[in-house]
Parts: sequence; C-alpha cells; structure tokens
Amino acid sequence: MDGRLSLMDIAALASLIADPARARMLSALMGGTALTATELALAAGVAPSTASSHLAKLTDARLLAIEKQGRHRYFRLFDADVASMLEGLMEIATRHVRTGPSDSALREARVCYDHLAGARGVWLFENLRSRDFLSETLTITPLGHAFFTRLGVDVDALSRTRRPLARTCLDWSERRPHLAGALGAAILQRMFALRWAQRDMTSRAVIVEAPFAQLFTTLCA
Amino acid sequence: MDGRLSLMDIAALASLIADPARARMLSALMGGTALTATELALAAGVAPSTASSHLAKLTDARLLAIEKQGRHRYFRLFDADVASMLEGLMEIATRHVRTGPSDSALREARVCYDHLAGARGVWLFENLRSRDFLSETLTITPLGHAFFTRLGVDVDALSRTRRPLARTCLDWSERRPHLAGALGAAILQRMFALRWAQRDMTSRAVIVEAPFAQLFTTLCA
DNA sequence: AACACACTTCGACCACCATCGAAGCATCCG
DNA sequence: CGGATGCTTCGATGGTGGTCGAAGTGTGTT
Repeated sequence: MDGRLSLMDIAALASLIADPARARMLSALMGGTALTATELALAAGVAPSTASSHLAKLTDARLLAIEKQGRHRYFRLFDADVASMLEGLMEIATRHVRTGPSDSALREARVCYDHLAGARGVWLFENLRSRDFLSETLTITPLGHAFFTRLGVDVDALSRTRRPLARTCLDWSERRPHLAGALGAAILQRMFALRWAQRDMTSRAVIVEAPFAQLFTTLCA
Repeated sequence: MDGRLSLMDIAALASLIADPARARMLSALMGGTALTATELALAAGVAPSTASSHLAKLTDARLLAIEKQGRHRYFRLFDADVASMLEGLMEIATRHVRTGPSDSALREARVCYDHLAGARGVWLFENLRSRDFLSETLTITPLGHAFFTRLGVDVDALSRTRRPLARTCLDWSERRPHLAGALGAAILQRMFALRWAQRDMTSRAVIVEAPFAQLFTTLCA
C-alpha cells in the first residue's frame, strides 16, 4: 500500500506467519506456482473476504508479490529468500516428528519454491558437484556448461538475468544442501518437460520417474 | 512438561516467536550466553510472572533449554539450528532496512549463538577455505589441523562430540555463509581467550581488535 | 531456624485481531 | 449495455492470549 519500505521486527514478521490461515496460504505457495485469491481462500479454508485481508497483509510485508492477469490476481512468494526462510521454520517445526508415512513422498522429492528438494534434490546437487559440473564456489564449469546445454538449459540466457545462477538451500528433511537459484529452477523445468518427473497436483510432492537416475547418468557421459 | 515430542505446525511455531516479549527474549539469547529468568524478564520489559509463562512455552516447544544452577535457572537457545532459524527470520525482517548507524557494529562482527558472524565472520570463513584449512566438504585438512592446533583448538576433542564439526550458516547481513558448528564455536572462544576480540556487554556485537587480521595471517604462516 | 531470593501458579482483566456476510468496485463476456 | 465473475471494503462479533499483582514453592544464606 504505502510505497515506503517498512521496518519490521522479528515479532511482526512472525505474527504474519503465525495465523493458521496465512500459514496455510504460504505453505500452498511454497509449491512455487502462483495462485489466485479464490484458490488461496479455498486452501486456507476461509471466506474470500477473510482471505483478501490476509493477502493484503502478506503483500504489504513483501512476503508475497502480485501478478495481475486479466481479472485475476495471481499471488506468489516474493522471492526465493522468503521460501528459504519458510523452509527454515519448517525444519524446526518438524524436527521432533518422526517421518509418518503421509509425508514420505515429500521427503523423497518435493518442490521448494521453484527447484527440487528432498532426497532426490540433494542427490542431484551432490552429483553435479562430484562430477565437477559445478565448482566449489558454485560457478558452472566448462564441463557443466556442456552438460546443462545437453539437458536443454540455456545457461547463457540464465546468466543474463539478475537472479543468482546457483545457490544452495538447506533441505529440511535431509539437512544437507540442495541446488537453488536460476539454475536449480531451470533444471526442474527441464525435468518436467522431459517427463523425468511430474507434479503431484494436491501437494508439493514431486513424483520422480523410476529411471531418472539412469537417464541422468546417461546424459552425463 | 509432557515428555512426548510435540507435533507442531509452522503457524504454532511462528506464534511463539510472534509475541514481542518472547521475541525480545529470543533475540537476547541469540548472543549465545545463557540468561536467568529475571534477566530475561528485564530484557523483555515484562513482569517476572509474565516472563515465567513465556519461558515455559518456549522451553516446552524446545526452542529453549534450561540449565539449573543453584537457585538460578539459566535459559539458552536449544541449539544452533534454532539460532539459524532465527537468523533466517531476521534476514527477511530487516531486508528492506538500509543500515542505520546503530547496527553498523553488528554488521561488522557479532555473535551468532556461539560463533562469529558479520563481515569478520564471513572474512574468516572465506580465509579458512581459500587457505585450504577446510575442504570444500567442510572437513578439516591436515594443513587445517596443524593451524587450528596452533590456534589452541583441540580438534580431536571436538570431533569426539556429537555436534557436527563444521557447518555453514547464512549470514543475514552479508548474505554469504560463515562458519558454525563445534569448530566455529571453538574458534570464537579462542579469539576471546587470546584477546583478539571481546564482547560488547549490551548487545550481540563483538569488538574485534584492530590487528586481528594481521595476527591471524601471521599464525597461518 | 529464620530470612531472603528466584521463580512459578493463579485469577481477573483487557486488547487485539480473525472471522463472516453484505455491499461495493473492477474487469471480462455476450 | 446488462450480467456475471473475481476480489475488496466495511461493520459487528467473539475468542484467544498477553498482562499484572498476590500468593505459593523451593533453594540457598546467615
């Protein structure tokens, strides 16, 4: 609303997340896809008017960003840092819970904002590192450039964007890093396009096709 | 209270942090030193009875741990993961605030739970990496082992503890990683012992002595 | 044994804010 | 130019939870 950048303390930020309806909205948006106000109202289980009030607050605080499109307003997480902060909260919130069967799929593979997380995400990152496609400082090596191009990722186009190319993000289920940033997002997109994986429509889970590891390894050669 | 591990959702966790008094307590404990209930009541600006109620909730949720000592009860952050989660919140909460003069000391050097953060913390970590004292997977190299021993850190003793030896922690002011884990904590301890740095008693700030970088470099040789 | 100190429990009070429905705007469609 | 859809604003309501002081419990001190 007001254009000024708001000074926020940690309590004010936490109170935004502390409301169950808002938390459900944020969780829904952790999937990375932008959703309309109506969809978010449904996800949160509140009336449209209530949802509207919540969304205004989250947008004001720059936790969410709006993309207007026709008569729809699509809400998404403001950026990957917000997603990362939310993952950090989840890590603590779920730390004492021993994995129930319900979320085993999430632990296996899930979307973290716009890149791959979970066991498969960590596996992917460690593979890229050990094959020397990514240097220790997370720059793309010549070897990696060739590989990503084979995968269908336009590395040069990515590096022209303002977004950092490769970053790590601590995985709350594996407690080891996985790949984030523009490259992480692009890889997941290619995985979907190549049918190596597909989204579960009802959650953040990603269903990775069985021969994924083999396909990946083949492409490396 | 109850011995069972509580299932918590992200909203419940956030609501614990959302109260201003509790947030002030947590911030005070980010300094790493354990504090008594009375001290925390003072820091939060509430009556002892109110503070007691807050502290019970935070302890129940395993955000805090208690150390009984005589007729005092010392409260501290449960572990480094909790501290890291709080840093993540701070990163988002302060992201649009351009550095006021008041916190320039904090940006320069501060305690993050029990290790060094801020510009000096990031500098330290990058130095240890580039001198190959720490490998890319954050294990201690033979070269590093010798250096840390010279510094007065008993690496072998540290590696016998359950705590991970070296981890990274994203610095909210620098937005690059600094060193956490048992090694990070031990190094800061040695810096205090060697008078390379000293704590500011009123905040998380750390006053690093001017010749620190030179002393450090000399020891590397 | 008596006192002082550190902290907790209890009960009453009050403020904040999430919630809803109804009505108001805005945008697209026929 | 209606009419429908998507979303927001407004006003009223109610519950949750933070707050304090006073009294209670336990632990050292003299």
